[in-house]
Amino acid sequence: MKKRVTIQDLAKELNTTPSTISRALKNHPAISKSMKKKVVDLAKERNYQINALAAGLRIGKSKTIGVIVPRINRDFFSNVIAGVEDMAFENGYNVVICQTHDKVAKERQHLNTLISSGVSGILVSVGLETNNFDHFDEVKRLGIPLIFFDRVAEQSDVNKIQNNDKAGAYKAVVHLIDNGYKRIAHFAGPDYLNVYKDRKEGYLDALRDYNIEIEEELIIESDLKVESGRVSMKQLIELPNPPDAVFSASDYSALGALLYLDEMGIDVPNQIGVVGYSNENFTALISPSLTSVNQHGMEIGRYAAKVFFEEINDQQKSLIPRTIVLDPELIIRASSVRK
Amino acid sequence: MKKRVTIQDLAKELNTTPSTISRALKNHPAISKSMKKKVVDLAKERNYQINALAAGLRIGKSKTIGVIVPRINRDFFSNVIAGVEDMAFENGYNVVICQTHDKVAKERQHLNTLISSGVSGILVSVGLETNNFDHFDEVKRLGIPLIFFDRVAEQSDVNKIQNNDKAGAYKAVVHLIDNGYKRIAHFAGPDYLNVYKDRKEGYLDALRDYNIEIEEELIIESDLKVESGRVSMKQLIELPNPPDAVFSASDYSALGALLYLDEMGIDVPNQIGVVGYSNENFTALISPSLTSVNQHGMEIGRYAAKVFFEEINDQQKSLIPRTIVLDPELIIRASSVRK
DNA sequence: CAAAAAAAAACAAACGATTGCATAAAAATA
DNA sequence: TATTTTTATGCAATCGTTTGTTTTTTTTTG
Repeated sequence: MKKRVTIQDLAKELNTTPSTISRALKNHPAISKSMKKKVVDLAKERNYQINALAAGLRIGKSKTIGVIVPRINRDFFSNVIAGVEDMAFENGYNVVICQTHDKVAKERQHLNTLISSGVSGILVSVGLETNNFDHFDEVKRLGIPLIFFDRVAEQSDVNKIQNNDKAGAYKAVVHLIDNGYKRIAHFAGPDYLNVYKDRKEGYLDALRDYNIEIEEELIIESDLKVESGRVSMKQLIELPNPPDAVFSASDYSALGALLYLDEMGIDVPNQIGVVGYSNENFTALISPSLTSVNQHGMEIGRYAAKVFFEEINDQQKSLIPRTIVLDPELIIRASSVRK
Repeated sequence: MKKRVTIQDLAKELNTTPSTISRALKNHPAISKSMKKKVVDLAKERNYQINALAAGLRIGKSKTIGVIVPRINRDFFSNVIAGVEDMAFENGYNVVICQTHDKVAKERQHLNTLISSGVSGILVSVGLETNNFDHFDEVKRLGIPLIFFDRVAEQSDVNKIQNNDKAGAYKAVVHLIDNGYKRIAHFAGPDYLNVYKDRKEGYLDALRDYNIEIEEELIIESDLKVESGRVSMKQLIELPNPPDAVFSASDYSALGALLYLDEMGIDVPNQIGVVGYSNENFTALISPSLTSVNQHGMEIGRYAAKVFFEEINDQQKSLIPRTIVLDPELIIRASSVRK
């Protein structure tokens, strides 16, 4: 059990000073080629690892990006994280992943820890519970770049990377109409979350544009979990005049619908068409496979990281907060195309 | 944009010294009750956040546990992480999550970063590619507690938290036998990973114990992805004498098998029974639902963290490396019970 | 070849929290 | 009241890097 080798160990061994070692390792112009080579070689030989705590303390922050998401086991979020990791790696930064399980308290806690550990920036998708954004004030006050993605804060003076959920929903519903479905129901999420509000609006817009009557009884709000999808589907097919398609704001509730329809022996897509949202992995794996809306998680992550790097590279701090909106893509599968 | 408040700011304001502030905040016995109250109150008022970099540098490490997993979007791993997070939080530690995407290079990189950032311990499940464990030597040399879980290193002198994969596989196969299946195939993973080797052995043991002949042509090794499951299943049913059941070492390849069988119009479970492994979320959601083996990810995470805390609390460093083995549980669903 | 200019390396002071040791203040004892 | 003991606080060094400034060495130039 040996102590870790430091910059001073290397300095001693080469009869020079820590400052020279430090600069040599950073390829500083004031260091001669020959010295650089000696230093780099020795560092490799001794397996030198920079002490990030010391470096971070000195320069006031660490080369780290904090990412806060509701849960890491959703395909969308894990794709976002992968995107952030890519960009971070390219720029020599590390990523700290935090999950809140949709709890505000956890969100607060992670935020404090990230501040405390001197992250250079914070990317966050807020939890279902979060409807107050005071805890983000401290981050902004300290001048730490803050970027929201997907589920964003209702504040104007922050950077946001969003999906055009309205457009995604619109595409999905138009696709159903194009495939001959006439009465299209909607599984909606809580209205106070931007993503669900927008998806519902996209649905309504599509119906209006195609002169289809909007029927309130075909719009069911829930928590969009599998079980809710099942319950909602049951409710729908027991109507005197049931719908012939469902556009669900979540793949999970769409799955619930599929399971219920299967149990009832109702044929999907021929009797009822179903479209989900988020393009979770399982949508391609089930039978019938589920048409869904791909939100390009990876891209969102890359954009969020990109905005972060732009922020820190801007010396004048003159950047005004931006909102970037990405267009989602409809992935057509078996559940919505009549045979 | 204000500077963050430090311990010296607080000291100045209370006409005392940083050392007193530091001790007061840590509830050190040498500080008077009155002083503690003043300090704690002011710290709260000024929203003081400890500078983890400075503290970490001073004491030589940070109150952080690093967790390295192949991927965070697997239910098993995200459960493990949740378990670790629980225990860490209870003990005032933070968790840094790293994913390798099964690449050794990433494993190395994360390991270096964790060392560099002074984590107090490292919990790791190695990637599919990893068959050499040299990169962990440095961790041990530095005396950083290292705990392997699930996919563990073939070294004897490290802590390990494992599933009894052999027992899990045995249970699964016996369950198939009990349900009247006679010729049971196996989708195996690479032999150099302990988990897959053990699952195969459990399979073989069960066949032996029940006097069922082992047929090499019924054992197919692959990367256990969905597509491989499909291909392997095709291969099996094209045999002159195809099997009537499959025990897959992964839920994903089991799913591939189910999809192929569905396409072929072969009835599961009546014609062919299928059992998977890991109890991924989707196993309960597909039709027919997939019998699988639950590995208690949460518990594994908690145990791994527990072993870590025991390590750091042991002053004499007298602890000998331990191996903890948990018994997995068979979750019986539709895919393996004839109607 | 001496003086000036350029290049390379050394010096030293941070960054903020922690902690062993010294000291001051308060309390207890003689 | 003087002295010892206890309790509370202050002092100062330290962790390993970074970086502005100074010094030394080398190179260039008249």
